[in-house]
Amino acid sequence: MSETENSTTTNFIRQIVEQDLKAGKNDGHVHTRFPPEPNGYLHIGHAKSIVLNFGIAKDYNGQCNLRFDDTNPHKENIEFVDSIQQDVRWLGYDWQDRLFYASNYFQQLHDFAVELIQAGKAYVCDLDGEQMRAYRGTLKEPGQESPYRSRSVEENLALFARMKAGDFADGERVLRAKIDMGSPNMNLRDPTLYRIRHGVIHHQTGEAWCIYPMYDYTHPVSDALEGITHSLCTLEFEDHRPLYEWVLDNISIPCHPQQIEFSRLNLEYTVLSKRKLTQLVDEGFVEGWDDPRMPTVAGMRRRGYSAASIREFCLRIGITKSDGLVEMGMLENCIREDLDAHAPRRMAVMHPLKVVIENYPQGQSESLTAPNHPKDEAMGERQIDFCREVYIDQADFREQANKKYKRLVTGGEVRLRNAYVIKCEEVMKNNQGEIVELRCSYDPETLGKNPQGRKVRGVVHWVSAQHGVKGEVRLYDRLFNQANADKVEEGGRFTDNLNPDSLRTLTDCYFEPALAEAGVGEQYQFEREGYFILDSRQAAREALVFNRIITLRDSWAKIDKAGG
RNA sequence: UGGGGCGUCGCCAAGCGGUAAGGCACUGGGUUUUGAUCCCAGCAUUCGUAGGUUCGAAUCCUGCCGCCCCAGCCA
Repeated sequence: MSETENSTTTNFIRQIVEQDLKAGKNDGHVHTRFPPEPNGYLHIGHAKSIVLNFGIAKDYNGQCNLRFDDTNPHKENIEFVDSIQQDVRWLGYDWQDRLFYASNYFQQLHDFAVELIQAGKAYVCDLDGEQMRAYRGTLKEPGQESPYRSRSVEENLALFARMKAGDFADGERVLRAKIDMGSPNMNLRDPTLYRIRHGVIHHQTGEAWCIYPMYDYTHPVSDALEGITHSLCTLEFEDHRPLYEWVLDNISIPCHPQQIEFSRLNLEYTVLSKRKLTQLVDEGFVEGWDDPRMPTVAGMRRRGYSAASIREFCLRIGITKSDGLVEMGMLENCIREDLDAHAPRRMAVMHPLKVVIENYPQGQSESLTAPNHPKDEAMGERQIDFCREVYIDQADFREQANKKYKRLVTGGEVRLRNAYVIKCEEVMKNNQGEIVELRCSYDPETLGKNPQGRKVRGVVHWVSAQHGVKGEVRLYDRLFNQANADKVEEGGRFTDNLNPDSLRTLTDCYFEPALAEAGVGEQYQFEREGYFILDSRQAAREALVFNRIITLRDSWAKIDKAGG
């Protein structure tokens, strides 16, 4: 993390932390935590939370724990536990020896529950799910008290022990907090604290428990047990805060963390809910959690986004309580900024058009030197082979065009990037009238210098037909067609918004020889095309497969579209 | 009037009673062997809205409008 990240970042949460520090609260300590449930892969919304939590710990000399909120074994598994750790590390953060699981606290959670029962603040309820819903009331009407609410402490203790011992089936009993069925806050209408789950093997505790604590009960206790000072979560938990407080106020625990909520990230043209991402994976709309089109950390890594640019993005969007929809352009700018500075330049032709340079001797070739970066000399240079036959991109030739078209036209000149100026002498077509080859001449006096007395229209990239390496390129585009991908028509599904062209594969591409040695994780700029990275899943194969990370900014596209 | 939140430029976001930061996007112009990068310039007389308090209001008060969240034995 040596890059200069926005150090002036401030937000309302940091202000609270600073005030607390100034007031000497928590003995001057700051301790945060990132608490994912291992029921899916991390996405860029989690990255926002990670950057916030670990960033605050780092900037205020504090600590940040990684804690798995693993209270619902039904949806969780070890693959997710592993991927989350890998992704947090990849993003550049270190929890040192502070890796925890809510399940580490199952015994203590149980003991505190017994405390609540003894204090008459929790009871075992026999209502089933449907009945419970009916008793809960509605948003505008108060609920009714459960007929089991007034059980004696002794009976509750005995029943809870039997729940734990496995005497009851799933759903048969539940432990509830005794708070207020008439509360306007639904979360306070005697929320469930424990439920029964048989027949699932918890990835950490195996079959040791058949009762599992709910999030609302587990979270405050876990935070307090770990000495968390500031418990940061997203806005939808705002209504849960009174319950968070209630739990800590009613058990014998000295620590009392402060819960602070911020708005979750919404990004244009993608979805950021684990439920929907899971559907995309399970229903085969994408290759997997690490599909380069996914907004997951694993997907973005495979796509070629750097950890630094994702961090930068998270800092730029800020932390507030107002919900918004962030433009893709914001992310894309962060990606490009990083890539422009660090990616070595190369040449690749994706829609090849053969060019024969008639005045270049048959059988001859020469090695040209090209810088790896136009501004950063320290990045060195590489050799490129030039010969009589080269490929240029089909988009870089038009039989005729107006003055705005700065590429090759019949009878016109153009510079081959890092090489000579060529002139189009003749256009060869097949029986269908399609252009199949260009006959050109080159000016041997134009290597490293401009021709005298005439102006060359533009510069075009190329690859030697003899020396170039053939391979595949995968062009990725936005996953959804709608900026607000969550928004669906009546009766529709969010997958209706999927972009059918989010992946296009080009198999007839030519890469300059240096790219044959490309390694996993190395990002390149294919000049005039965009940024690319070797696909990490294809790397072991013979064929070269490059993923397009992102295009270059393209002001020509606008001009061309407007009619030149 | 169920409860809880949020409304500052197209997007994100500073601002915390003293007269609207910054970034992204966009629009001009310059440099350029990438139509990239870089550089320079422009881009909110106004802060959802209507009143009120004040010498002074995006900031304080009141009403109204709009949007988001909550009725899992999910997190």
